[in-house]
Amino acid sequence: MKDNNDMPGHLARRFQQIAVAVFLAEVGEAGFDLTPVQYAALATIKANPGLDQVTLAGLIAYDRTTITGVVDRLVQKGLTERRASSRDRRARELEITDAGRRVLRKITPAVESAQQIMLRGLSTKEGEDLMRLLRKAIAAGNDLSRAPLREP
Amino acid sequence: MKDNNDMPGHLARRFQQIAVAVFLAEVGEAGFDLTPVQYAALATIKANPGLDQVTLAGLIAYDRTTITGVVDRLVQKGLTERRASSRDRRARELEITDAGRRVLRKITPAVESAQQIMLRGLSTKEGEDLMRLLRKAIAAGNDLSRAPLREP
DNA sequence: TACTGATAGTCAGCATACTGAGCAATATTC
DNA sequence: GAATATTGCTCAGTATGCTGACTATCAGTA
Repeated sequence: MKDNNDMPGHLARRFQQIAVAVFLAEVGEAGFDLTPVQYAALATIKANPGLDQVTLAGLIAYDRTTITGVVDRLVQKGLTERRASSRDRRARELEITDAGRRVLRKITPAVESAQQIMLRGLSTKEGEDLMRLLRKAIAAGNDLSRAPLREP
Repeated sequence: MKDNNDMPGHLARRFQQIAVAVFLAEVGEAGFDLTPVQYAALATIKANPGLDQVTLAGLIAYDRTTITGVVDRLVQKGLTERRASSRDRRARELEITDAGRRVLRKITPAVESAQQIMLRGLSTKEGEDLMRLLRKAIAAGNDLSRAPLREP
């Protein structure tokens, strides 16, 4: 039988599992309570003030039904504001709060440290190769998931 | 700000997301209703008859609290039998059923096709490189998650 | 043998992620 | 302008995946 270690799907799952654990450990040690998903959403809201939820989901490739809960929790933590759009009453405009900006600024070292730790078994070149190959595979498979990346 | 595409954690999430979607699509088209997680568990039970849940979890790097539900569903679908161990009354011995064996046999082409599709943007060599780098990064980070791989 | 520690499994609770359905509002077409 | 299609969002349901707590059992030792 084919070994798990020859299955890219299994390797993907394992690497992601480790990536999340490392992120939570580093961020937790720095004294913050933010998941990788919440971090990406918050950073994207900061970079695109006033964007709506569907756009946010497209920019980070989250499912639109997932983003609802993520934003809920960011709002609950006081890091994001969600208000009805004036131009389109279906849409919710998202805005980062001052508290959100503070968290984002203070959390950055932990996030960057996490990205290094999850590659710690690889040389610099190997790490770059891995990211390049992942980007390439992801680009080719982008439309295969329900939540593809959508360029602005 | 650092782009998401420079974050191995984000790339890991995206690749896994696509891998799961491809797996479910291929397996679903073949007429089966089995998740990647359930597939790996079932294949591992078949290869290690009579193993207990903790051992199973270690072989595929699942958390022991996750494996409970996965085995529940395999039992519910009639693909696995779970019975108390005679030597250790805490443990549950797992056994694949004939139906499980049949499903595993028939599902293999779809699973292998899925593994190819999720690498379709890469050349053969690139695919091998990606898997090698993932294996290396995973090996170095194995103990960083709550559910590390445990060799038998 | 009684005590202590470790282990196997489960459970409650929370956070992703998806499917499929539905509602409200906007856009398009006739 | 009315009918139709599309879009933004939410919800119910299911499946991972984790934390932390708990029970039952086993193993080792005083």
